Amino acid sequence: MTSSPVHSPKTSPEPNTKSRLRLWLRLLKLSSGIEGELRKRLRDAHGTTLPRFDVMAALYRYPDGLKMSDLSDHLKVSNGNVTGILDRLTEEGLALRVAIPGDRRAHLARLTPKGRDVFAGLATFHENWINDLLQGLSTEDAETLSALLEKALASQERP
Amino acid sequence: MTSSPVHSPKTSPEPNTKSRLRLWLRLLKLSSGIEGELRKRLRDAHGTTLPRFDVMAALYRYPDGLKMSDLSDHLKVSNGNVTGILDRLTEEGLALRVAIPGDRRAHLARLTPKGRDVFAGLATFHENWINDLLQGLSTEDAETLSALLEKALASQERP
DNA sequence: TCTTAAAACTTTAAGCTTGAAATAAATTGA
DNA sequence: TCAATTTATTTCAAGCTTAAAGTTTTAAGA
Repeated sequence: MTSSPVHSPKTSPEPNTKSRLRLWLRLLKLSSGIEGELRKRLRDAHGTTLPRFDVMAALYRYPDGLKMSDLSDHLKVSNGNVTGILDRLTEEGLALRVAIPGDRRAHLARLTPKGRDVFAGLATFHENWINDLLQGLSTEDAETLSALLEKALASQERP
Repeated sequence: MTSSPVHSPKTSPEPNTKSRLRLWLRLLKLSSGIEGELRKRLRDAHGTTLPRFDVMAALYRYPDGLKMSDLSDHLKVSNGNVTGILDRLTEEGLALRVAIPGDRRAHLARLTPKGRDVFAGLATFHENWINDLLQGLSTEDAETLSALLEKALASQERP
């Protein structure tokens, strides 16, 4: 006999629910804590924002550029959103839009050389910040946690 | 001899960094995935938003009301932010500001009876949604994950 | 008392975010 | 060909978010 309910749990509001809710609250607290700290550091020490960093990160991985729609798919944000962020990066001389020969509707978004330099610098800071902020976990803990998150994600992706 | 670096790791960029970075990316993906789904459901099925839900949740726990500043402390958002959200909840008849006898600067934010009803309904949906979205994890997995997150949070809170 | 400082909020400016509407270009099919 | 549809993107309105500036009220100190 196990400690979990064996008979129909209809009569009690399954305790699973509460334990998953608590899990969610912790997950949210940790990730928004880290996210807030990243925003703060990007702003205070580098005069930029997390959305700009995210767009630059995506473009950095595709040196030949990405169509606006691919960029928004990649980042899971709306089309209109990326338009605005790229406009601002462009004003700052960090990105630009390149025409596509065969198709006058679309453009490729791309980092400028300056954009690539700036991002490379930011990325190093970013990586160290994350490492800092997760120092509370041993490498082994980090691996365990990572694996469990992956498990949760897997079920997430095909509902 | 262990598998971890014993001598000075100066020469190689410690692999910890990479494993914690991967952890962070998964953490972020899972929590923003769930958060996005919650936003969508609150919007589509109940015509409300996550920030409104969060404010109502805080007020629900304090039936006598909360000062605006306590509310923003509680939610870890700025003062001005809460002002706007409470204004909208007030327009909808879900919340109100109550004068404090001794102090004409401050107000207590409070849910109206209608606000309490509405939130009670939302809370039930919310709890079930979370349970749904984390079905990929067994109760045991959820407990393990929860414990590891707590560990990470503990080191977070006193840097 | 009465000036100064602190506390509690609100307002503002700038940016992020979304979904919906609008625009423009390419493709399809009669 | 050319009308209708699809694709790619931008624009727009509304709301969220912050930091900084502004307002009003209270508290403290000379």
